Amino acid sequence: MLQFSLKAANVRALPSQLLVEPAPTHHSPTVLRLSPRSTLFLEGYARAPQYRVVEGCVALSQSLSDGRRQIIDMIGPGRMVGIGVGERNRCSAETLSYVTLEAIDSVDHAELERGLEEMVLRAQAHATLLGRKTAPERVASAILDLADQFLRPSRGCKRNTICFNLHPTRGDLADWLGLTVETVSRCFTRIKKAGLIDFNHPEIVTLLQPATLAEIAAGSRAIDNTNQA
Amino acid sequence: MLQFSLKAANVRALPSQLLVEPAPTHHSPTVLRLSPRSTLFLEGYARAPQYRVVEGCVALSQSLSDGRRQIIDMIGPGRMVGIGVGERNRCSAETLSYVTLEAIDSVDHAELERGLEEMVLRAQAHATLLGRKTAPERVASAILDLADQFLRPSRGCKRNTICFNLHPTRGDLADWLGLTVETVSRCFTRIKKAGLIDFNHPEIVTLLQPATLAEIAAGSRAIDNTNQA
DNA sequence: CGAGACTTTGAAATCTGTCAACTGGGGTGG
DNA sequence: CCACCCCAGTTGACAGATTTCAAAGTCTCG
Repeated sequence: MLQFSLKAANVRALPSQLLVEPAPTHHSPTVLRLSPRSTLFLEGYARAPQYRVVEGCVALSQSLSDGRRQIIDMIGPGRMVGIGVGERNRCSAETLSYVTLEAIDSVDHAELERGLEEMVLRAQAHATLLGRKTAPERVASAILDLADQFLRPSRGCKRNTICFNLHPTRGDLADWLGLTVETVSRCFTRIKKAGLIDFNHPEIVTLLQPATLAEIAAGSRAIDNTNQA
Repeated sequence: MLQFSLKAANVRALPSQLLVEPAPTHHSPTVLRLSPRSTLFLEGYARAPQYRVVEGCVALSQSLSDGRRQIIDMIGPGRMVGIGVGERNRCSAETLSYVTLEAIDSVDHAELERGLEEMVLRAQAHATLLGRKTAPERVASAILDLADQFLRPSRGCKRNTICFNLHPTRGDLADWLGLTVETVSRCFTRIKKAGLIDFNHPEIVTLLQPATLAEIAAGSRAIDNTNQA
């Protein structure tokens, strides 16, 4: 759709943002800071450079010719981006929040293999989600996954509760979970009404009953709309 | 569901078959021959040994607690089994045909990484299939994938046509494609009636119009029931 | 205050799943 | 050798979950 020539450390944004400042150089590794909705690399283009996510959320996605989009993975702090994408990238990478990246120069075999194995395991678990879970189960799984990856920054709104920032929009979640925006929204309200999570602002979610949520995510329990517990 | 202790080179079958003969030793690598519906390793157990498929079809699958099953990947000749399964296997491996395996002793880094990347790429493509493709598109994709992996043995029933053995049953395909047996069957007959494939015995399929099938698989074209072309 | 993007909610449409019956081939046993 | 059984596959009718279409509400930002 757009002509693009991406080379290492030469990142461009798709919509209008292009925020690539080398950032204060404390030590050796090159650090990038990207604003939300920046494109790290595009499907079909020359192999992407490799980064490690320091902070924020990156989405990997594939698209069908008619525009249908599938988000393959959500990548949070600590994980690698740009591995397992094939020679000509088989997917695009887009930031869903302000993101801090660290360029990876030396690719340790052991580390690369761990990263690749993690990609495989996550992709396989996601395939099971997409192929066999119901909409509420998918949403419950997504909430727990994101909570796990993005817990740190804003945890503990109140004692005993887990509160975190949901970077992807409902639309992003839909593309990740193989659903539509409306279905995702409906599932969120159902889960909220069941007393399992809470949110006023749709991006800031509090986990009230993570254990029950996990049971639903695993398919071993249905949502009952009998609030409370 | 069953108590199992699988150790390297100690393979057991689930139903009743257990056919593990060391096979004629031409040279060094250990060769295994398994009958259909043998279990290579099970989800949740100690890390599986690694093999290369010489001939036949192996399915990797995950199961939800209530029995829902998702086949993650179909593995044919030349590919590796037992990589990217995590410490405690996150998936089971089952043979869908008579299978010849070659034990892998030396794990070359480059080779392992290629194998892992292939697993990632296939899993991601499959996630897009599961999340965003319609039933006919999924079945078309599956036929082409399997044709590509299993073409060799019985190719060329007639000149110009591609004919191959479809190892997975309709049920296996359903679990792979996130559908039901009935839907898979209906899609096969639709694709057959559209003149894109042919089969008398449900396991032996002839590709009549691979190009059209590819367009359908990619989502850039719908099935028209106006036979012929 | 208004524009636009995102979210939520409702009602109708549709694809796929569920249930059920029928078919055909392979294997077993008389 | 033939009858019978069993399982995979096919087909039809119906139900249900999710999508589609439509509209209103909310929040941010200029």
